Amino acid sequence: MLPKRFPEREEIAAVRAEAEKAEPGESLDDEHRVAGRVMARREMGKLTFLDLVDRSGRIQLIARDKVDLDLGDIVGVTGQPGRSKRGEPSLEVTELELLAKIRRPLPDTFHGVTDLETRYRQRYLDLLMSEESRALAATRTRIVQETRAYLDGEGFLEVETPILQPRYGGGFAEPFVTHSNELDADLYLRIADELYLKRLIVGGLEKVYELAKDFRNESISYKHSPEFTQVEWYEAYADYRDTMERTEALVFRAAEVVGATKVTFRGLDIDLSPPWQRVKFIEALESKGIWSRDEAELRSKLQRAGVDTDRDRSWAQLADHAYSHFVEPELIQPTIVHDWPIELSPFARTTDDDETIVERFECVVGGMEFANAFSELNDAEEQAQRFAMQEAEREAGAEESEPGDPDFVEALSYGMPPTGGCGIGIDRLAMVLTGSDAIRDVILFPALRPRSARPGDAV
RNA sequence: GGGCCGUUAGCUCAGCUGGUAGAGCAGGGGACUCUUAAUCCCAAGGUCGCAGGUUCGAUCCCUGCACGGCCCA
Repeated sequence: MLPKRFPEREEIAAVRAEAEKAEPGESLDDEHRVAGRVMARREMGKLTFLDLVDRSGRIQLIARDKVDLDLGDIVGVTGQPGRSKRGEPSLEVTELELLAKIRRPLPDTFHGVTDLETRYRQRYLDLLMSEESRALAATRTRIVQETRAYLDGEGFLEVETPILQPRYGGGFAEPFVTHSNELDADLYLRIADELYLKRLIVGGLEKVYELAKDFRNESISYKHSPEFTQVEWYEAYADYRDTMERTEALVFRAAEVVGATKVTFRGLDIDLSPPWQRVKFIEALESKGIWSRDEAELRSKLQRAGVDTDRDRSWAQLADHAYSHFVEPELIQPTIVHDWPIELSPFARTTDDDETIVERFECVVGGMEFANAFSELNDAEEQAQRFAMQEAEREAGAEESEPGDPDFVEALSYGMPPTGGCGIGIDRLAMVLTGSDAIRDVILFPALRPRSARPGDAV
């Protein structure tokens, strides 16, 4: 039976650093133990050169005894660091133990796995073949860590709220539906954390966040995944202007930590340094010549611009269509689009000087929204009216409009302090910070259609 | 939902005007005591995505389907 542990293991990168201290052809006396996967083998008579890879790096092994190994085997090695005669940092093997046997051939070790479908469906193959893929996964982890570290450091409490919800809400999206046998009730997988987190603000937790998955039962695209990770935070006694600064600070800090304050995303050069440019929603549409408060007029402007408006059933849908078609795609540098129409924003407070406009902003970069924030509506009666407004939208054919939530209105009726809240799509942030063109590249196991079994597949 | 492209050995890819499939790597056997995409020799490896159609004959042409990618809605 193969060993169940390999103690006193050091990272390959550390042992490699030791080996670099030696002169070519020299081996140091001290012994080190490393473990990993054999990714190359070069046999030269009785000498065997192996490349051993772990998460930290790669090192050449020099074995003087015959080794009975296949590429891809996982081994533990004891040996002396040194350099080969050609100067390659190496570990001169004194003992080599097989720890796990590969039972299928490794993919082409030079080209790796290039087939995208294989890389998504068998991510372990992509990872074990590609240092870049492992680095990408690690970078995403650091972005998540840094997001938490920032909010923790600012005094936020990380909380967990229900994923299975009797009502869904907090965004415009189709939910997944599931069923609880015990409760004998259909439940929705949450589309957002918003309404529960604000209940916690009512409850006096003051500064809370949740970094977890939401689920939206709709299209899949380069920027849409049916399950995606979002961080939402809510901060009592702050408004959307405070929240803008916080958003810039959080994103910039994460960018700094992963060395990505200036990035290339979808072929675009982007600088994430704050402050980001700010533009009002209405002014952005006006500059494209497609703003109107009149439904018929807005529709005709869109149609004249070549947009098919047949499926837009209300002014709100037309305005959203205009924004997403003409404004969002052209915002390349990070941009805060603020002061939105009330019809599109059921949870944001109105501005001081215009009750048809609300204190909301979205952040856009590379033509893609990645954050959405408000001065949170905290008046229960007004919230009820907003839900009613959404209900009217729904009756006009907007299936994704807010379904309303009387329990949430009741919570607000106990009084919620003025609050700024924001949600950032972590996957999209990771796309930008890692220069990944597609969301499935920053999700380890992206959603794909089930594949029927093929001959030769594992049973 | 629509358009275009792709699917050939475990992996990476060739495959001419339609004549019955090839290489490199990996895996098997052998040579080689400083290689690093090591090299050299030998043998083996195929449901050409699936199902129909056209044809004397289909990896190739046609239709449908599946999965993936890109673009559009």
